Amino acid sequence: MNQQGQSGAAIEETLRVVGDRWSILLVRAGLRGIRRFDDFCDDLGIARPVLTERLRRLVKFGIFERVKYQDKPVRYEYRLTEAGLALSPALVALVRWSEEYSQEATSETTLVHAPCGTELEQAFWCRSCQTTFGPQAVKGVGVNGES
Amino acid sequence: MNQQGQSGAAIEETLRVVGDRWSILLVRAGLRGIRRFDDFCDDLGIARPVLTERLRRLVKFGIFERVKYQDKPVRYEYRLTEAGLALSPALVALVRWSEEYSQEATSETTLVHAPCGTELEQAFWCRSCQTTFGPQAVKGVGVNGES
DNA sequence: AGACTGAGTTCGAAATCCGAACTCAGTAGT
DNA sequence: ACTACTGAGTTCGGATTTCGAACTCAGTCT
Repeated sequence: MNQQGQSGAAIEETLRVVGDRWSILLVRAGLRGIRRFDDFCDDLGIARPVLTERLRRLVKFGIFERVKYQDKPVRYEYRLTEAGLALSPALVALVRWSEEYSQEATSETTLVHAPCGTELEQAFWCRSCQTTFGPQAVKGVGVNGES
Repeated sequence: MNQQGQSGAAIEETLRVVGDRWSILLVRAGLRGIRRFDDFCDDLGIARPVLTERLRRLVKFGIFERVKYQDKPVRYEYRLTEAGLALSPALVALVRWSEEYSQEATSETTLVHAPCGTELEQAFWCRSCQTTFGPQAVKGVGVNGES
């Protein structure tokens, strides 16, 4: 479907999983502690059939897991896996971006450092320079950026 | 459309802009130096009408800008704005995630620290603790996580 | 004139999305 | 035993979005 050569196949595939309007929101809801079908539904306002399909896909790709939490009427809930949790950097980056560049910034401290409760800061870390830095210093490889 | 209270309105709006299968890919292509309509088209394999609509929206939200680069036959190209560039942390986070959790990881070093050329590391930085840490130590606020 | 380039538009067919109503198993109340 | 309720879905028809392929339109090249 595309001729990107070798690089970037992975992110393409990833975006085919989480690159729709709902999946990231579902992960965020998961981080906020939501687990039950109806709660996802009410919280996000997503249509039920879409939620069904989306959760199934996220489970299939190991981002959520479907866990039985009750037997009498057998009932399942959805929990973030380790892989799902690992999406939080991307989420934080998006939240940060929203807060900085969106007009409706309602900055509410969505995510914090668990040990101390302080709001997150995000940065890049360069192993060889031993420094953190912002997105300005990032570039693609093999690309000579000019104007 | 949803009852999320106050928090998270911003990211919702953001995802309505970049939360589809193509927008992030377009930003990535932009970072890789792609600027022309046909090049986006060939590179991503996106359908032309969709590309038209998507670019228009990204321009409208200040992520790309439409720049005339030639007069004779008047011709435009699309460049990332500062806001667009600022999406790179999210992008890097996704690339990192892809590389770690996707089966088809073709790890090719997509983004580097401009000054030194070293591959990016990503982390959170906690102002009060003065430490960097990974996603395991992140939690949502107002959520008492248990099993 | 005829072929080519680059940025789009137009088209009809196919896939997705939506809200609303329904299912199905078990529980609680009367 | 009858009714109402809960929670996790499924089924429905209609609206929206996506797709590939072909077309437009201005200007250039040969």
